[in-house]
Amino acid sequence: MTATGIPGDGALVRGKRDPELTIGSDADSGKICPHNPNVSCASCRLNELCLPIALNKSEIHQLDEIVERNRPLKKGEHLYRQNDAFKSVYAVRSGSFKSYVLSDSGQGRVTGFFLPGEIIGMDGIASKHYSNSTQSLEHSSICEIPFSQLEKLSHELPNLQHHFFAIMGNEIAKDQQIHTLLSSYSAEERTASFLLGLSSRYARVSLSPTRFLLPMTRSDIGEYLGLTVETVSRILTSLQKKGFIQVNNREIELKDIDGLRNIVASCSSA
Amino acid sequence: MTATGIPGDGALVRGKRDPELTIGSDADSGKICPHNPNVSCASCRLNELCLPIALNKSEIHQLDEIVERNRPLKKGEHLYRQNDAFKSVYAVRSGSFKSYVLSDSGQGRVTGFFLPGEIIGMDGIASKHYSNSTQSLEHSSICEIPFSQLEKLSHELPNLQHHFFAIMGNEIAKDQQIHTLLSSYSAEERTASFLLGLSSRYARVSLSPTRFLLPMTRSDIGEYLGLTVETVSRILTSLQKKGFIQVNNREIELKDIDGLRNIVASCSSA
DNA sequence: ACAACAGATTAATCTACATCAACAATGCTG
DNA sequence: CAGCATTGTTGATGTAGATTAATCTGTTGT
Repeated sequence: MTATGIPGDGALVRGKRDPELTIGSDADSGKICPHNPNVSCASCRLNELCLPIALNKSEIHQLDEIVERNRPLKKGEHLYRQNDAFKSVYAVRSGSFKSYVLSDSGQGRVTGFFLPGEIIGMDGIASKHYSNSTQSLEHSSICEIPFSQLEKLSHELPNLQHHFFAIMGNEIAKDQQIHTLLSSYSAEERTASFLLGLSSRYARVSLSPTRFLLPMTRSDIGEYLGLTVETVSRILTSLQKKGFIQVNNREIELKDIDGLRNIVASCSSA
Repeated sequence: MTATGIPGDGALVRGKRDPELTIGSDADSGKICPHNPNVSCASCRLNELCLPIALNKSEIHQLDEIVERNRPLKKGEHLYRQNDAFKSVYAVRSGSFKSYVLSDSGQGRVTGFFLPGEIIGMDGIASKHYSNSTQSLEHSSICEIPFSQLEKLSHELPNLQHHFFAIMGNEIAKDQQIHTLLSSYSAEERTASFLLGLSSRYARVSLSPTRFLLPMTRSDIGEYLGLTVETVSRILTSLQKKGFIQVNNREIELKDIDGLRNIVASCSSA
């Protein structure tokens, strides 16, 4: 009764997926494989929103020189682990990642999710050690940018310095929004806000803002939002019953974005 | 029954305060007024932990050139308000500040506290607008660093660029710790962690890590930690009853730091 | 195709903290 | 220093979401 049939339903979930719903986690069409390690920044589809933004051609070329395009990571592989020596920041090229810390009990708390075009690892810059572990949520590929070289290049290219300050500033502003979210939003408000956040991040990489696959489990979402799995599940079902969204396992459709915005905006007003 | 008499009690609370407890909010001794706008970075008591760290003499001199030392702020004055155009970051010279955002209802949520030697305003770097309002909690003084000039100077001084990356990275790491705190700690764990955090920040500026005045209200603490005033008050009383701390209004004494650490460390283990 | 398992849902009960309410202490202000 | 506003404490009650537990669904490996 929860799972209402959507046309093309099964095909989306098993086997090869609707190409619009995922960022090429299976390179079924042999043409441009998004995991291809030989894409330069200049030709990368994400260069309008990743590090190269605001750089001119020759600058992008210099950046290209220091970027290491490693082999793709399988689902569940670690990019780095908590307390590893900090060496690089990473740009997601395809797929998705989660960062988490482990409590003494071994139970994890998720601190962030990363989608294509986003930068991972800046938490290690100050202490020279990563303060969390980061793991891929699906088959993913990554650009590694050794930080010492990024610093050196930033020194030579004011545009890059400016942009990297902006990227870090953005991370700080985003973290503070989450602080507010966690300290004052209800479970429903948190969940609505989370979905809207994903929506606009998917839109940024030219994917549908209203229809996407969640790369993470309910449990991941719960740990991230400070809720239990059960609550996340209940809230999703309830948002569906109210007609705001359509849920089918990992597949999400936002049917009333303004309605969701209202849920978030109404936080403790009155 | 809550307020146990501490020797020198009243004197601490009203009139001029124990010089060790506060960072010279009243320059009773005319010698070196901490609010004095004529202190250069080179002679500033905080230069080992503020922006000048890792700079050599001539570099500090160059930094000095761009720092604006404004008049001191009275208690409650705003440094900037949410949505103001971003122009500068600020270093706290004396006193303390809080950042907060307003919900639609007009009710605020505190996003951060700032003590001497700490940098304020980095949340505005990316969007070019401050994402929160920041207000002094007591008579305070500030160094204003126009960001465009800081960027230009960072470009010339690799040490400064490196250090500012580190300052921003530190802010990111700190914000993620708070994420974990808010998403999984109990009220008592949050409060203990908050007190320990203040303690080490006071230690950083050579003040007592075991005995200090809270510059903020219980309500500020509650908004910051995602708790109500009542809960904060109750937890403080209960920590006192258990012998971990001694509370007298804004005056706090940590009597069992290891005990407090245990409270925090024990988070959801077992 | 089937076993085995991780992930997701749903329901019943419990509890940490919020909410509501009254009051006490503190500190400004004229 | 009298009076009012702000801040802090304490107690009684309510509730959002945790906990516990059972069941269901989808995926993986053989």
